[in-house]
Amino acid sequence: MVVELLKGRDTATRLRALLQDPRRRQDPVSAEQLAVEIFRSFSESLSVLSSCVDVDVASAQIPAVDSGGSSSCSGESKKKPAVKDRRGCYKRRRTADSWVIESSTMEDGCAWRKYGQKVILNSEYPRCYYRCTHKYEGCKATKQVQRIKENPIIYHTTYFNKHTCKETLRAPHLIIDSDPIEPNLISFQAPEAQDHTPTNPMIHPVKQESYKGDNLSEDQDQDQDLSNDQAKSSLLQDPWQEFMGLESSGYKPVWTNMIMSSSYQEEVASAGFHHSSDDQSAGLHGLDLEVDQLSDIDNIFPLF
DNA sequence: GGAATTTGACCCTA
DNA sequence: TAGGGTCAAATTCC
Repeated sequence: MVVELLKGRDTATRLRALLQDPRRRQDPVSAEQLAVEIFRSFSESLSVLSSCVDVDVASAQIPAVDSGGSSSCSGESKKKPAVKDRRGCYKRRRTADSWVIESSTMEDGCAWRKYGQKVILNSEYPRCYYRCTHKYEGCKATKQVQRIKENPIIYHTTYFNKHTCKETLRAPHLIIDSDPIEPNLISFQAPEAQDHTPTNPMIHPVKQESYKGDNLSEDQDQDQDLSNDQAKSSLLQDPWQEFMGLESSGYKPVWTNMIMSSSYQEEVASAGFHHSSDDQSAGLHGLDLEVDQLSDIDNIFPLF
């Protein structure tokens, strides 16, 4: 497994070099070939891993959904006996159709209706509950949004169920920070470039497109105006756009650190990758992602 | 007036 | 039994 991972890292380094240097676009080995090789390495590694250990990936890798800070689960559970441990620890069961995104905006291009808000224990900010506006047409998509105590500009959004409504599914605003490397993320960075710590604050300056403007403060709107320009400029020079065949018009998701799982990956992939262009050298950070479920790996790169 | 949001109450889960 | 998730009436917004 280690060998495969090292191969994958090496290939990722080559891919980054290729993307950073336009002169190398003529290289006989294409970016796509390299990406396929990376994918193969990770698939092989995960295959080895899953055959050797009993991995509860979903529960082991997802950070506390309650992002309001100290969780009563993690903190007090060690001190108190069994039954009381569960109190305050209730979490909706993670199903195959749930995934988590941390973003500087609540927007994701879909139409949601808020149906509830709750104060969450040990969380500074309330959790908001949204469902698809087409619920009564049978769409079961819902999401929960909560601001993070340590970094209130970040919205921790948990999605449940895919949209089944007819409304065109547009890719969400995947604001994935290009800097901090979460300990539970697979990073494509070369080791010498990994000078980050998990405690680095996440900065998410890029947002795109306004939709109906609901749930946004004036400050957020201003941020959005600024970010739209950034997003536009990034789209013009992003090698990922070329690589993934992203259309030059329309929706422009931007990736920073993201945690996602399940079938959502295919939606993301179908919309095309995009990473912040503020620093092209940030390279493949945009590929940082958490493998939430081993079985989902095939969905991450459905194009291959 | 219809759509969206708020919020207290109720239900479910651990 | 407490906390989280959802419902639905009341309220607000457009």
